[in-house]
Amino acid sequence: MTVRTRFAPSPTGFLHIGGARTALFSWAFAKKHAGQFILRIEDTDVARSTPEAVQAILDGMHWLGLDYDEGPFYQMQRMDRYKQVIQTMLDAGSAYYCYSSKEELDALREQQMANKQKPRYDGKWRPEAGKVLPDVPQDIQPAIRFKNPQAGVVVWDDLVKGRIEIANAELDDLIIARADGTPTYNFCVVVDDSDMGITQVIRGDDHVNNTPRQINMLMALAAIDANIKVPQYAHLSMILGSDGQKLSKRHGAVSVMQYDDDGYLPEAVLNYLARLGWSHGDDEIFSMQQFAEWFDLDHITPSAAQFNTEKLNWINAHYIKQADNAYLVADITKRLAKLNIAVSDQPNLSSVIDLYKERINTLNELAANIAYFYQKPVIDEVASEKHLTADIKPVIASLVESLQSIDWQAELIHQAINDVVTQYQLKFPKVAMPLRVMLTGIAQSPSIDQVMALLGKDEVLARIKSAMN
RNA sequence: GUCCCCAUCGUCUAGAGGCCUAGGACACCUCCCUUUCACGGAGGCGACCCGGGUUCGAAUCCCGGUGGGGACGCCA
Repeated sequence: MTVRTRFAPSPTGFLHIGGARTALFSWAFAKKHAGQFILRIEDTDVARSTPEAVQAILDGMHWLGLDYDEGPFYQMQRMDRYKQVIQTMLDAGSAYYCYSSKEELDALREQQMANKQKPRYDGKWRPEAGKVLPDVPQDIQPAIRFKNPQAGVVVWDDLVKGRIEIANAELDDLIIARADGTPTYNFCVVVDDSDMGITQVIRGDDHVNNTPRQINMLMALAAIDANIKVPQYAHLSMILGSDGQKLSKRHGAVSVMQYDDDGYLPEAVLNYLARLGWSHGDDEIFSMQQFAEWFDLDHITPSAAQFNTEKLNWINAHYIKQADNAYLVADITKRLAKLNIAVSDQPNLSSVIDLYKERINTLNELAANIAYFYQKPVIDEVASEKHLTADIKPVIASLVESLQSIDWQAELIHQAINDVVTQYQLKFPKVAMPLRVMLTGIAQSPSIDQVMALLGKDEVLARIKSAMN
């Protein structure tokens, strides 16, 4: 049987890091088994679903390069199918109309909570042999409930967590269609996973409690239609924020696109996410192709993982070092533009990037660090006070003299500095540091002769002149 | 409250009863490289939640506790 997995987000917000990992693992599982990965948009909550969110999810998937073989399917476009299935369930007696009003249900729930009981539907409208149902109220549009078995247990072998067993007595009759006729999540999932031939449902941990209900519905459906099969389930634990707290909109949950804005490479985010809750021995850095070959559900940790920006930074730094300069040039040009800095031909951007790409963690850092090549630096006061001392100015003046007449190459610049250093009986940094401050604005930079070579003679002399005054 | 899940260095993890004196990675510290800061290289610090049991032998299996998390919607 061909493996078919799916990622099924609800379009009520952006694609966040947890969703991205779920998608990644589903994707990898399908790739590993030469199967298909399907994208399904679960938009039955009409009030909260938005086209913007759909787009945001699509953008996130695209940025990460998580390509899908089928879809996106939209549940709202499958209404006829859901209604058809509901009708068969109604006909078969595995679903029934419930006329309890929302107010009535709310009151019931409140009372149960007050009594320290698990809130659940009381089965008022559940048909039972020999039971007399209340009179149907005329002013209430009924919802439709699934008639969940009351005895026995639901058991499944979770591919991540192992055997899970939940008693039917813990479950109540869930609503599968609202009063307005729209079907609800748990029901649509069941129909879709079945219709789409999903073999492994890989999803977040928060769905564990939905699973027995879904299995029960699938079994009820299977009794009507022999083609219906129960998929396997794999529940992924959640990703916690760096403080160990649950990620929420208020609390650290950001769109994967934010990582793009913040200067992370998609391959770095992917590699980081792959290692969060999954492992392949001691391997830390690997390509997505490698990941797809290695991926298995057996090596997924069942416990929650805490997000760690330092490690993401380290991985990102690695991928920046590996990155192709043509790509970096295009990317950094855009990032500099956002800082209102136009890249000119003069210091060649690719050369500038070569000077810096091994020293930084993010693309934003890279852009910020090289900004001084394309605009006058702002001189850091602390650095200036420390290094631009009065006694060094004659030395710099003397250096300027010799710089004026040399061929503008790093080695010759280095030689010129060395000569001045010798002449004044100083140490190299004594001259290099003030130069750094005058040319870059700060006290840290790559080797100063290389910086000067790239900056160009005119610009170097102009900056020194301006800083000397 | 009820049900479900989880538990190895600060963090991500390796670990399928003896290969464990618990390995790797990030972070941190030290040293080396050095023209400052990084990069890189070499070292170091640092963990099996607790208590019982099973066994010749437990990080690994079982039970209990504790702690953390999740679910309990006409949300998904």
